[in-house]
Amino acid sequence: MKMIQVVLVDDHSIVRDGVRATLKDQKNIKIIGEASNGKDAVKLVSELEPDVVIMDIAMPEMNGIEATDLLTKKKIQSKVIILSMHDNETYVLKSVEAGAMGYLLKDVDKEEFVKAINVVASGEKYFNTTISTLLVNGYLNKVKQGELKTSEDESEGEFDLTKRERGILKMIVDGRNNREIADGLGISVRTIETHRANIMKKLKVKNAVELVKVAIEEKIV
Amino acid sequence: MKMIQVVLVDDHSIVRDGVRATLKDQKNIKIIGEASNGKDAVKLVSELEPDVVIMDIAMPEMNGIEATDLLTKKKIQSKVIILSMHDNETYVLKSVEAGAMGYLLKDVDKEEFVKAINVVASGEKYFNTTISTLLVNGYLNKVKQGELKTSEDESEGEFDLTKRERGILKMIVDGRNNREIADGLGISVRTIETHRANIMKKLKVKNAVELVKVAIEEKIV
DNA sequence: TAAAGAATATGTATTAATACGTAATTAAAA
DNA sequence: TTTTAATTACGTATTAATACATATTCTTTA
Repeated sequence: MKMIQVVLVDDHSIVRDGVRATLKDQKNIKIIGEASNGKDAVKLVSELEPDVVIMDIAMPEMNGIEATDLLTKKKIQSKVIILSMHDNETYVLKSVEAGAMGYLLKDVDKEEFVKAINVVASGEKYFNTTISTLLVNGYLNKVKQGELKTSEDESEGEFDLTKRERGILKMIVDGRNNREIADGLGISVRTIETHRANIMKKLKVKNAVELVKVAIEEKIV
Repeated sequence: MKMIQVVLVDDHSIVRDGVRATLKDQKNIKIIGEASNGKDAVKLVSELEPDVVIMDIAMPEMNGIEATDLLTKKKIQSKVIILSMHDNETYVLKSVEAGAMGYLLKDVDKEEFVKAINVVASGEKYFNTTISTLLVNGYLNKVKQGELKTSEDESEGEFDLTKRERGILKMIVDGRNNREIADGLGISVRTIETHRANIMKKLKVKNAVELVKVAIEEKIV
């Protein structure tokens, strides 16, 4: 069984002590170096090229996500597992964007920690079930807000426009002038102007530019 | 230890047999009913109100996501775990939106299956690490596409507009007429008209409506 | 320093758009 | 069937916008 070389990056020595204690009796995992900020981590990892880097996020000089990003950009082959107390979706997603292969919370149990290191060292991503719940809940929050927004947009989008008005507004937004719209509908240009004036009054705008912007923003058309 | 009552929903009896065999020696889990399509599932679950529903997605009459959605809407307290062969992000997200509390793939091992049922029965969501990776990869794909789109937008947004032209375009998009723009800049209305004509020529539009739309769509302003 | 690009401005002409107001006809709702 | 809402249209008046063209001055670049 191949020895997995690990570099440990955290600004709190207590955490580093804890991780060291956790891994000390793993036959195939060896901590070969430590750093306490992102900047030193990049330097150290570039030199040592460990298999796995255990990286905290919140650190002085350069945070763990930035350090991960830099390592990714320098094409260092070491695989980063973020070990963080930050349990929110944004940190997870930013980390994976930066190139992290795993994300664990600091309350992870020893067994899963070891498993994560082994999985990631083998080239697979590892995110435990807590992370799934984070991502799913984050998504549901977005949908909820999206739904609220959608309903608001729809109710605000009404604006008391008649069916005809709505149709004419659509053609205006298409970039057609009054002449073109009238010809298309087989009615008088004067009628189009009237509708146009009525629409602008209802939407409380003073010219075509504002009209188009409101129509698009409020999803009227 | 409370007995967890489970209803099993899958159109393939082989799968139902498999699940039954898997759970048969669990002291605290009991299958109290089975259905082979979404419609029957909703009816059965509404009557029996099990703690947990193991639900497939692809089924005749009504699929598992729709059935889950219906159960959620009827405020049935049973918690749904989706057991599916579909390993893509969309199904996961649609399931959780519909109210599912867990999502497992059909290759899940017995131990984890039992764990998921227990976790979900206790009111927590359960998604294993494979689902996490799915969600993360799905996000990365979106970012990748988003990045490509962004660069295209930015390069197309140039359009050879001078600094002055860009500033005037911004004010046009703000909804200000030529008079207002001229007064604000302390120059002639005739100059604004000239700039305006030049901008429209460069952007290949024929009126203000198209101008605004292009400016917004191409993120010029 | 010369050349090129950007900014400013004007002339001539046309019409499209906006504002304010009134009214008849048709369609939908009560 | 009556009432209400929507659609269609016009009169009067003003000006804002668009099109096409030319030219000077100022700023930046080579």
